[in-house]
Amino acid sequence: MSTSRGARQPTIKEVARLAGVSPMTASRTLAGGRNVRPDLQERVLAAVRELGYYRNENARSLRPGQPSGLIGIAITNLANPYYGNFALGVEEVAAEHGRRIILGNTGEDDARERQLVSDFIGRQVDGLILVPVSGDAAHLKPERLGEVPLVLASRRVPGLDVDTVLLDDVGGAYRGTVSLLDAGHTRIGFLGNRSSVFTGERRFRGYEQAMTERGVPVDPAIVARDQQDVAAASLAAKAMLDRDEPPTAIFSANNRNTIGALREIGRRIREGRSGPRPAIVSFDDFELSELMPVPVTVIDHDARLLGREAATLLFSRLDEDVAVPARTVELPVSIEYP
Amino acid sequence: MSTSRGARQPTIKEVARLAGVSPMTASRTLAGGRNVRPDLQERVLAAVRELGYYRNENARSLRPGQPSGLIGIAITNLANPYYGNFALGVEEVAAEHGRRIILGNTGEDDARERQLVSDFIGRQVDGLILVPVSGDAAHLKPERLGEVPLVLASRRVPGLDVDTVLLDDVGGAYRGTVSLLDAGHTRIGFLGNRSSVFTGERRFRGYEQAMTERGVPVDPAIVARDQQDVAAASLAAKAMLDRDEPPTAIFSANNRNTIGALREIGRRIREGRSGPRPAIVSFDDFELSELMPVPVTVIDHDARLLGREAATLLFSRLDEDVAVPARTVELPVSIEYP
DNA sequence: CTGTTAGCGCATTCAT
DNA sequence: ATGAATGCGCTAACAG
Repeated sequence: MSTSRGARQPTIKEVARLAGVSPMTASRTLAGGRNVRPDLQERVLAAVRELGYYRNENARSLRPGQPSGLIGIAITNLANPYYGNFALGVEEVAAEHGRRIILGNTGEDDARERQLVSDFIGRQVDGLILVPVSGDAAHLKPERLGEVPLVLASRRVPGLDVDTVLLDDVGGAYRGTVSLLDAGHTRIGFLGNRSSVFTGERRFRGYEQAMTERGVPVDPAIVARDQQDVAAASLAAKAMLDRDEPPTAIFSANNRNTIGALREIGRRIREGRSGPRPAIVSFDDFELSELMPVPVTVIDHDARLLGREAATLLFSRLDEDVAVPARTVELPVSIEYP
Repeated sequence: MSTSRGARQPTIKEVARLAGVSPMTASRTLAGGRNVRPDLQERVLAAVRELGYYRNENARSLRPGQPSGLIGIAITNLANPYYGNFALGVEEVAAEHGRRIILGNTGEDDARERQLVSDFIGRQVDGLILVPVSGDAAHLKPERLGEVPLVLASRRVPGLDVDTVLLDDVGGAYRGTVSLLDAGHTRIGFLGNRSSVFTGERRFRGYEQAMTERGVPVDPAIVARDQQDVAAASLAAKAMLDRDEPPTAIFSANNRNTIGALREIGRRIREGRSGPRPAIVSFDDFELSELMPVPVTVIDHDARLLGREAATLLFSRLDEDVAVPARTVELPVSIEYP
C-alpha cells in the first residue's frame, strides 16, 4: 500500500536517471527533441510514461522571459450566465493560443478586485482581462502592472487608457427605447444598475436621449437604478407597477433586471390581477424570451464574442506588436423584436 | 518615456535593497512579520509600495511542500449556466480558503480533459475538481495524479474510487416521472443525454423505473437520448411531436433539452398549430420556468451548492485528515410543481 | 531579531 | 549531440 497522498511528483532529474541520460537531454526531448538522438528520446519518453512525469510549469516560468501561459480573468458575477459565456469566449481563444485561464469573481467588490489582480500578477500571468468594478484605477495603472497587458471588457475605468472592448450601450439603449416610443408608449419605466456602473450609466443615457428627443419627460418615479440582482429588480418592478400611474412599458438595462421584472409581471398575471401588462425592452438576451406572456424586445449581443474579442485584443498585444496605442472595440448590438 | 511594456517586475531583493535590509527580512515581513522589528517592517512595506512589488507565487511554490494555492477545475460546458454556477460555488469556497481557481472547459472531449489535467498538475495545483467526460479513467488514477486530490462532480468514472458529489438523479427522475403518471399521462416522451453520460444513464433509469412500475410501456419511438445542445433538442422534440401518436408529456433530463423542447413547443403555439401541448418535467431548473405556456415541473437542484460541496470535500482532504476512504455525497433534489 | 547559505525544477549558456 | 555549470525568486534551516 502506498502512502495516503501518493508519491511526490517526479522531477526531470528522476526521468533522466531512469532513462540513463543527463537532465538536459531529458529537458531537450520534452522541448521538442531538437538535437537529441532518436533512441535517447525514446528512452526519455518511456521514462516519462513510466514515472508519470509532468513538467513543472511553475519552475519553468521562473526563468525570466518565460511566459507562465496563464491569463488572469476577473469578472463581476459568474452566476450571471452572461459572464459565464464571456469567460467561455476568453477560454476558447486562450486555449487556441495554448494558454490557460485563471478565473476570479469580484462580486462587484473593489477590494476583491484589487486582491485578485495582485494575486494574478503574483502568479506571473501573461495577461489580464477584467470586467472592472470601476471605482478608482490606481491598482490597474501600467506602472503597477509592470509588463502585464490589461484588457478591459464591458466597462471602462476613468483615467485608464488601455485596450477595451465595449458594447454599443448608448446606441442599443437608444434604439430599444425608440422602438417603445414608436409603438406609442409614452410612460416608459427604467430598471438598471446604479450610475457608478459604467454600463448602467451608458444605457441610461441612451434611454434618456431617446425620451428627450421625442419630448417625453423622464419621470424619476418610474426610474429605478440600483438593482444588482433578480430579487431587487422584482421589488423595483413591483413598486413601479403598484403606482397610480404605472408604466405601460419598461426598459430594462440588463439581464438580471429583466428576469426580475418578468418574474413580477408573471406573478401578477397568475394572480389574475387586471393591472397593466407592460411591454419590455431588455438589454441582454435571455433564453426563451420568445415565450414570455408580454412582448419582449431584446437588445441582443454575444457575450461569448465579447470574451473572444477581449482575448484577441490581448493576444495581439502579447504575440504581435506591443507598441500600438490603446484600442477600443465597440461591438454592435442587434435589436430583436418580439 | 519607459519601454512600451513597462518595467520587469521587481523582486524581493530589490525591495530589500531599497529598504536597506536583507532579503530574508523582507520575506519575513511579507510572511506576516514574525520576529521582525516594527521599524524594519515599516521600511520594507514602504519599499513594497514604492516599487509596486508583488511576491512571485510561482517561485514561492517551487519549494517542496509549499502549496501553489491553485485549484484546477475542468467542466464540460461553461456556456451552460448550470456549470457557470457550479464554478461559482467552487470559486467561493476556494476563495474562503485563500485559493484561486484555474478553469478549463472540456466540451465533453476526452482528449481535452486529459490535456487539461496534465496542465493543471504541471502547474502544481493543490487539488482538482472535475466534471468528468467519463470514458476511461487512466489519466485520473491516483498513481498518475501523485499527491493531488481529485473530486468528481455530477458524474462518476467507472473504476475510479475517489471523492464524488452527485445528485439524486435516479430518485429525482423517478419522482418527476411519477408526477406525470399521477396526472394521468401515459404517453411520456424522454429527452436526454446519450447513455454513456453518467447522468444521462441515471436519469433515464429513474424514468424507466417509474414507467415500468406503473405498467406503462416505454416506447422507443418517443425516447431521444442523444442531444447535447439546444438545437439538437429542438429537433428531437419536433420529431416526437410530429408523430402520429405524439407524447402528451415530456420528461427532459437536463436544462439544454428542456430549453430546446420548449422552444419547439413555443414555435408551434405561435404558429397557431392545434396539436398537443405537452406538459414538461425538467431535470434542472431554469429561469422563468413559471412563465412557460405549458406546465413545467422542475426537478430543482442548486449547481452552486454542488460546487460548494465538491470544494468542501476537496478542502477537507487538503486541510484535514487525508487518510479517510473515498466519500460520495449525493445531494437531494426538490420537485417544484407548476 | 537578523543575515547567510542552500536548494526547490528547469532551461540557457557555454563547454565538450 | 550531449553534459556541466549557473541562476531565475523565494524561503527553510542554520548561524550569529
